[in-house]
This record gives sequence, C-alpha cells and structure tokens, in this order.
Amino acid sequence: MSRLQKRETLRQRLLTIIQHQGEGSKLPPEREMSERFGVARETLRRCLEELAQEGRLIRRQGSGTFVAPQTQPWIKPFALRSFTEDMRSRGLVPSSRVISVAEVQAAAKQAQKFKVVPGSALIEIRRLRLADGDPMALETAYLVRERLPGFDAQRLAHESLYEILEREYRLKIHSASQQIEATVLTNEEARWLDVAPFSPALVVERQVIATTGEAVEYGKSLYRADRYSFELDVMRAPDARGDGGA
Amino acid sequence: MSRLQKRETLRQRLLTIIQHQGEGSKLPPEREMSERFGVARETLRRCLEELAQEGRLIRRQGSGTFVAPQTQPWIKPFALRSFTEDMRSRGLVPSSRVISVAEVQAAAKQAQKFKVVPGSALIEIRRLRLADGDPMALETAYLVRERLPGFDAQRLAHESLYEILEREYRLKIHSASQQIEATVLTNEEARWLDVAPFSPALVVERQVIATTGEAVEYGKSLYRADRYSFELDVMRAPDARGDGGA
DNA sequence: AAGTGGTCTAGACCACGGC
DNA sequence: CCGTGGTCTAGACCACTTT
Repeated sequence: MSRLQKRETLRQRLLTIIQHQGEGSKLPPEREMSERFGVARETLRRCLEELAQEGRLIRRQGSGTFVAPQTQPWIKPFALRSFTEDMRSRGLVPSSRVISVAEVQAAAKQAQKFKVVPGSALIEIRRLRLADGDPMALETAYLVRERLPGFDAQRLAHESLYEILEREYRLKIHSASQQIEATVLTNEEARWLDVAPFSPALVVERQVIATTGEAVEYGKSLYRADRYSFELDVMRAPDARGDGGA
Repeated sequence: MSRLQKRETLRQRLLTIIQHQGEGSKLPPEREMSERFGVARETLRRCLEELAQEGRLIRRQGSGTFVAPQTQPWIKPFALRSFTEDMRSRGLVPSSRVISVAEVQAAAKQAQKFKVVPGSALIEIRRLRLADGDPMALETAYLVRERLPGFDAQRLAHESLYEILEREYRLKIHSASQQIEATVLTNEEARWLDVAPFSPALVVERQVIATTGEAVEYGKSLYRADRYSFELDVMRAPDARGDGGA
C-alpha cells in the first residue's frame, strides 16, 4: 500500500536530488527536508541512513548531510575474469604458450568436482601465460572431454578459453569458487616463470561453474609474486558471528 | 562519561536471552519486551532489526521473533571480516598478542590514504594473531589517533578492533580495498610465526573505509601459507554499472 | 550560541499470520 | 477475530560542529 510506498517515493526524490546536486554538495537540514516532503523526520532519517549505508551520502553530526564523492569510495565488485581479460584490464598484452595437452582420466577427486564418473576423459592443458611477453603465470586447466566435442587446445595459444566456451560451445559461465594461497616455486616451475627457485608465488585454484550448474573448468595457476597481486573490494556485511564475549 | 547508549545495553540483554533460549524458540512480543526493558518499542525494534540483520534472529510479521537456527546455509558471499570474525567463522578460536603499540607520524603516502595532513599522529599496532593458540598471522595496523579519543590498544589482545570501532566509536564500516600478494618471510617474521625462514606467506594489505568515506584503518597482514588460504566465490561479470536509479 | 545530525519516546495505524 | 511485527508521526532532548 501507500504506506510502504512512502519511503520508496521518498527514496526516489532523494536520489533525484543527489543526482541533481554536485558531489560533495550539502543537503538541506533534516527538519527542513522532512517538512518539505511532508514526512516525519524519523521517516526521512531512515531513508538518509539507507542511502549513507549504500555510500551515496555522507552524514556528519553537527555538520550536515552531503552527496558522497562518486570517485573513490565506490565499490568495484570483484568479477570473474579469464587471464586474458584480467591482463587486458591491467593494460597488459596477454599471450599464451601451450606447454602440453594431454588426455587424462578423472581421478576420484576430480570426477567429484566435475560430477562425472571416475575415469572419464579430461583434457589437461598446461600453459605458460605471458603479459607483455614476459612470463606471468603457469597454469594447469582441466576440462571435460565429452562436453567439448572437437575442441582444439592449440587455439588457446592466442584465444581466451572462456570466449571459446561461451561463443562456440554456448556454455554460459556463471561463477567460480577460487582459493588463493601462497607457495614457493619448485625448480621446474621457477624455470618456466623465469625467476629464481624458491621464489614466492600466488596459487589460485579455480573451479568454474556454468549457468547450468555444471563444473566447466578446474584450474590451478601459479602467479609470479613479483608481478601479480589480487585486488578486491569488499563490502562490510554483518554476518559476523561475534558475541563480544566480554 | 556520558550516559551509556540504551541500544548498547539493550543489545547485551537481548544477546543473553538469545543465548539462553534454544534455537528456534520464540521471543516475547515487542510491546511486552519494550515495557519489561523500560524502553520504547522503536528503540527495541532497532536492536531487533540489527540482530536479525546479523542472522541471530528471524522476524516474521504476524507470527513473532525467533532465535535463528545456527545451522546456516553454506552460501558464502565474500564479506569483509576482521581476523577475529574470520577465525570464528572457520571454527577456530582467535586470540591476539600485542607486540607493540606506538605513535607514529603519518608519512606522505599514509597521510594521503587517511586524508589527514602529513605528520598527523597515527597509532601503529603490531599484533601476532593466533588461531587455536598457534601463530596464524602477523599484522600491522594503523589508525588515526585523533579519530579515536581514549583508545586503549591493549584491549585488542582480547577484543575485535572492528567491534570496538563499531560499538564504541560508532564508526560504521562500509567496505575495504584489499590487495593480496605472496611473499617469503624474513627471519624475524618467521620467528614470530614459528615457521622456517623463507617460508611462503600471504600478504594482505587492507584499507578500511567507513560510511563517512573516511579511511578508518590501514593494515598489512602476513598469513602463514601452510595454515591460511583465501576463499572467494565470484560471479561472472555481466558488466553492468547499475545505479539504483531504476 | 546556533545549527546540525543522533537518540529516544509514546502512540497511532497498517499488514500479515494464525485461531 | 486477535496478536504479531511493520510503518509513520510529532516532539523532546543529547552530542557534535561551526560560528
């Protein structure tokens, strides 16, 4: 009913004001706005608090309510990117070198992840991934053979796996679970990545899920610690299980 | 000291009730509780809403307010957590050992991050963070002195920084930018973490933003690679910049 | 001191769920 | 129907910031 409508319409009017006024500009006092909008101050305040929580407004006691600068505090939600997309977004030119392509049988653990019967054929692809021509990551990926008829792994030297999957196999990628660890490189890994043995590296294990719910890819990447870092913005979400045991 | 916030004491009383009653049990009606606690119904409601938001209570219009079952669905949208909250969510018992507390002057880079003038007083806190009694991370945190009058860093040995900031300083944490890297530990770092020198570690640099837009904390943590990994689920980016406008 | 947001109050009415 | 939580109100007073 128009009861719930009240805060909703109020929110829209406030958003209009926010967009209309410039960043950093001051809003009228609460008491003035509440009167102008024909609404109780508490009702207005609920809206203002909500907008502040979303990062659109900044409220300062004793000072006023201001339109938040849209520049920094705005969150760029962390998105799933392929290596190719990741490097491009960093302004680097990605390329790949296929180290090996093999057909392997799914071990129990892998079969479980892909939801196939153990022993099913998997494509194992090892690639050295370069940025601006220099080694950046060493990657091992597993795909389910039967889901990708006629797949030519050699194309991965110059094309993005996700793009091929999405464009040619109509597999729409939904999400991924990633696990990020640190490690030191073995001699062989270090050679590929052109760094000293025992150099640090980021390990990213990734399981990619299609919109169908199927596991599309399982991969493990070793990133050179001196060239790569993960950046991620996260919102505060109070699902914290902390009773101040004091 | 100023009069304690009613909501704070009220929250504690409600938490006691929640812990005392079993999961799924029903709380008394709002009107009854507000009278019993000598507080207005709206005040009580704010607390109840907060606890519901945190997942401790379930509120059903027309039916009642219930203690939430602690067995939660295992979907974990990645959220900003303090070390304390992080460890608890992993089923470990967090503790801390304060290594040093110092007052330092903000260097140019730090001053810029905190948006204060260079040379402003910062609190530097180094802590060894333990899980189930074993070293897990080595953390250095910086806070702006003038924004936290009367702050006692020693309390951090047993309390969560974020909880203190949110409860007592009314600093509502909005989000954080994190950068994750890999490194190998120096001799001193390795000693604190009780691992061999040159062991791998995850480096997490974190800048925490309040709803006011201010930088609240800047911290750098070294996590033992053999005990800690970052897990995050990410959606495939549809690349939509959705302004709530409509 | 004036002005602003922050908290709290007592009470009204609305919307939903169950009896 | 009654009891529950959900929304809204008008006003009081508090705490902080600025003048």
